[in-house]
Formats: sequence, structure tokens, C-alpha cells
Amino acid sequence: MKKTEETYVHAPEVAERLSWLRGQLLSWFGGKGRSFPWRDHGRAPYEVAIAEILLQRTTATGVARVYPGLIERYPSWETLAQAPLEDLERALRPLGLWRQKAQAFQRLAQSLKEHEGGIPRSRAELEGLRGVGPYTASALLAVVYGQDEPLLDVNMARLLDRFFERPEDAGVGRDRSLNQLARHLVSGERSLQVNWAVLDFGALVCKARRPRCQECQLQSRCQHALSRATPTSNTLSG
DNA sequence: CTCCAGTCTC
DNA sequence: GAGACCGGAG
Repeated sequence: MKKTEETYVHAPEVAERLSWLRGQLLSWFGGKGRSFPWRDHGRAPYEVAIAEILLQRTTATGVARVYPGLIERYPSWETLAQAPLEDLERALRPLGLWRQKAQAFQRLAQSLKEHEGGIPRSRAELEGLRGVGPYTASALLAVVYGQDEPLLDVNMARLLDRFFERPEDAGVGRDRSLNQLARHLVSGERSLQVNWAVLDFGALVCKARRPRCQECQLQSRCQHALSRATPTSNTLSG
């Protein structure tokens, strides 16, 4: 008998840990969270969309270097559509993936020129746009339209994997299960803040390479920190 | 050498 | 489900 993902997420133990995690992340974010121009309140949907494409598989600090100049040079979908592809590519070069991003920009500019409502409001429509996948669709829904969507990127996946060292779900159930956890984590008040907190926390503390477990305020309840603090075997005395 | 607010193609 | 895309930072 295998228990479903829903059972796991809704287990009192797990729900309580999610709630605690959420609180810790928010408090950490208040003091150590990062500040980026595309997070500023009142950003135009266009500017948010540009940022989300730029951020795909690219460090936020890198994007921050190019972003202001890019928005200044191409302040609207119209200017973006009219820009010579070569100029656009040159501006994106230092970020990497420059061909994809430049093409995505111009395709979006073309598509949205027709679409009078601006950025689509539904996931289906968003994912129909070239260059917009599940993550970017969530990001646009969350940032532009204020929906409670989890920004389940590499950071959030890593954090959840470590914090809940979930048993035996490496198979097909993993994606589904991860999504459930992410959705519960960011649901409710201050959803966007929690999302940003996770991204920043993943970049600064719960890193891929060398996680800062010693100085991490989650360590008391993080499975990853706990298991590495007490190595499974002690081959010392030998 | 790995990793980065992923997505598309085969 | 792999590989490609891509330059730069650690």
C-alpha cells in the first residue's frame, strides 16, 4: 500500500513543518533578502516579462547588471519588436543563452502586439508562448497578477529536497509531490515574499555547491543539516 | 569544473 | 528522458 502525495503533504507533521519553514524564510528575508529592480512595486508587466526571460537559467546578479540598460534601450514591446536582432543579441551576450533570449523577446513582442490584453492571464495561454514554460508562466501569474503560484525553480526544489528528505519518491511521483509541497509553502498571505525568500535563500545560504548549514537558521529542523551534522557511520575509532 | 528565477528539440 | 543552448562567477 503506497500513500499518495496528498497524504504526505497534509500529514499534520508535514503541514506544521511547512508552516514553520515559511515563517523562518519570511523572517530571514526581512533582514537578508536581496533587492532587484524587477521586484520593485509598480513595475510594468513588460518589464517583469523581460526580467523573467533574462532570469532563465541565469544568475540574478548577472541579470541585474544588464537589466537597467536593456529596459532603457528597449522600453516597450514596440521598440523591442523593431530592434535589429543583432543589436539585441549583442546586448545579451554577456549573460549566455543570448540567441534563445533574443529570439524569445522578439517572438513575444510579435505575439503580444496582436494580443490586446497584454500578458495573458491563463497558464494555458502563457505556456503557448515561445520561450514561456511552466516556471515563467508561474512567475508571470505571481508577479503580474498576484496569484499564489509557487516559483518552483532549481532553488526551491533543492531547498525542499533537503529540508524534507522525503522517503522513496525518486520515481514519477517526485515531480507531483514536489509541486504539492511548493504550492503549500507559498499559499496564503505574502505568497510572493515567500517565493522571493526561497530564491534568495537558495542563492545565498542553501546553495547547490557548499550549503551554509552552520549558519543556517533552518538547521535545527532540516533533514539535510541534521544528517550531515551526525554522519551515519563513525569510522573514526579504527 | 559546476552551477545559474528553464525551455525546446529529438 | 537526454542534449543543446551559453557566458560568467566561484
